[in-house]
Amino acid sequence: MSLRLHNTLTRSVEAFVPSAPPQVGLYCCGPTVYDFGHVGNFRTFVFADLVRRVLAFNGMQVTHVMNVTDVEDKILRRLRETGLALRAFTDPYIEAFLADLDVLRCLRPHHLPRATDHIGDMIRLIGRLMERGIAYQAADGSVYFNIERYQAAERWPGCACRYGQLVHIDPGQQRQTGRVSADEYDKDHVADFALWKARVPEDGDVFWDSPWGQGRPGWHIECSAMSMALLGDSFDIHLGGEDLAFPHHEDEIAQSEGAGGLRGDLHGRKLPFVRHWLHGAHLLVEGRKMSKSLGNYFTVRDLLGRGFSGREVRFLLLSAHYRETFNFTLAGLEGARSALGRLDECLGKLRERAALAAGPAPSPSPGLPEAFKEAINDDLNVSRAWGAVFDWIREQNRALASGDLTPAAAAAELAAFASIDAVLAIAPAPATQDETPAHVVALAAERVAAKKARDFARADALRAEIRSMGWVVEDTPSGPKLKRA
RNA sequence: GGCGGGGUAGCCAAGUGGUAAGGCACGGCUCUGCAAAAGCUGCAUUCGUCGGUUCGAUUCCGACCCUCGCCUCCA
Repeated sequence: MSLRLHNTLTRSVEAFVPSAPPQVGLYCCGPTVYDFGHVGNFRTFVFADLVRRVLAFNGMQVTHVMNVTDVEDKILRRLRETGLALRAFTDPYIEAFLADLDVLRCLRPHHLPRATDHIGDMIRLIGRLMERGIAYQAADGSVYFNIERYQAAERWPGCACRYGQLVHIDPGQQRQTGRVSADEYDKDHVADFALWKARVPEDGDVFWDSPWGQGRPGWHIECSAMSMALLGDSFDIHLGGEDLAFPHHEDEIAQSEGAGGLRGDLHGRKLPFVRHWLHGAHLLVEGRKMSKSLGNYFTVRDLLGRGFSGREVRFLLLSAHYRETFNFTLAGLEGARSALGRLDECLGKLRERAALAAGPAPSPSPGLPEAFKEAINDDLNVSRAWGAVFDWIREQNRALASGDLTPAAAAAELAAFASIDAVLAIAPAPATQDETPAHVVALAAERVAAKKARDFARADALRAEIRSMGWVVEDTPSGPKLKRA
């Protein structure tokens, strides 16, 4: 089955075909670096990593771009509180973010553009919108996007110029929420959004020069400018959390298509800004929306501090479909540990068996990869994909237990697993090969002697002692086996 | 009010117009001195409720109940 993905634009699962195969441009809205990311943020980033790996699994060459929002209200507030300069404050959080990505085995994006490195592109884009008359400078000096003018702009062939194409919203029918009425902006219409925010004293020394005076960019413009700068005016996939669909992504479309792209040739070529939109659902923690007051707010580091591994967190985050709200729990992490233990046990036994194989590396056994691909290509049905993996584990264990598995067959199965692990990235870490300490080995040998002498009390005491040192002894037909507890 | 997700065993979670994957937990058996690991095996007559269509619905349609999210800067 070829790859099919849900597209928010059409609200349906469609075949995904790159505009210029095998190249695929993938843009993912990244972190705002004012704090450590939480599991909810990382659900989306692991989802992005999965998409990227699945594209590659299907033979595509992906250019993965993830922006880093490093200028924004919360950041500016923290700068005032800490007295730090912008980069001095944001750099450590960017480092922390990358470290967390590594821990969760996410491949690093090929490009991680920072908003503050692309102010020029943003100004250029805003300039085009001004030229076209769908942006205006208000009395407060800020520049806003004029949704009404944009909607009326069908004079540009190829531009849908329809606000609300992503979330099916009628801009005139928006409810006046508390957040809106509290707005003190000088906009013509409440739905208009800021492209450029005029400098105010609270911004300190965070400002840039522009044709509209000193100030800083609005939030949405950075993603429009950076994605088009790195992937072209029209690209294949844009992805983010479901909350970003509106207004963030809707506004990105309006800005990008309204401007005709960063180069300005989008309309002439009748291309959309983004062909395929993907949105990941949020997660609940222990059945509730994550909040600091409920005590269910976890950063990746919090979970590591509780003794869980990034691998376990990754497994749990990848256990449910990306478009479903997922209930992330500590009990779920314990379950992930058990499930991964079974995988490790099976892979370990297969490796022992495969080590006896001679000759060249065999080609992968086809069963698992076929079942896996069938599932994962169906709009990333990870649940079904895991079903295939665990069915495979049972088959291998059965073959191993019956002694039917030849070393060559074991090697072929390991190769099969490796091929799908290019997507899952869940294999145990390449054995940190910490040799079993000599004194533990000595105790195990002593236990063998005690067993031979049928002194089982002594044997059990030795097992307990080994256990207290962090090792587990398992008796196998070929003698005792020592494993990390 | 508008738009959009959900409600499947103790928990997590797939799925289909033809009689319910997988994981965790739990029980039995085999193996073992005992364990561990592994294997075998048991574990939803039932898929929120009520109607309708159908030979047949958890799956399609309608109504209702419950729940969650978005509606201006939150992944």
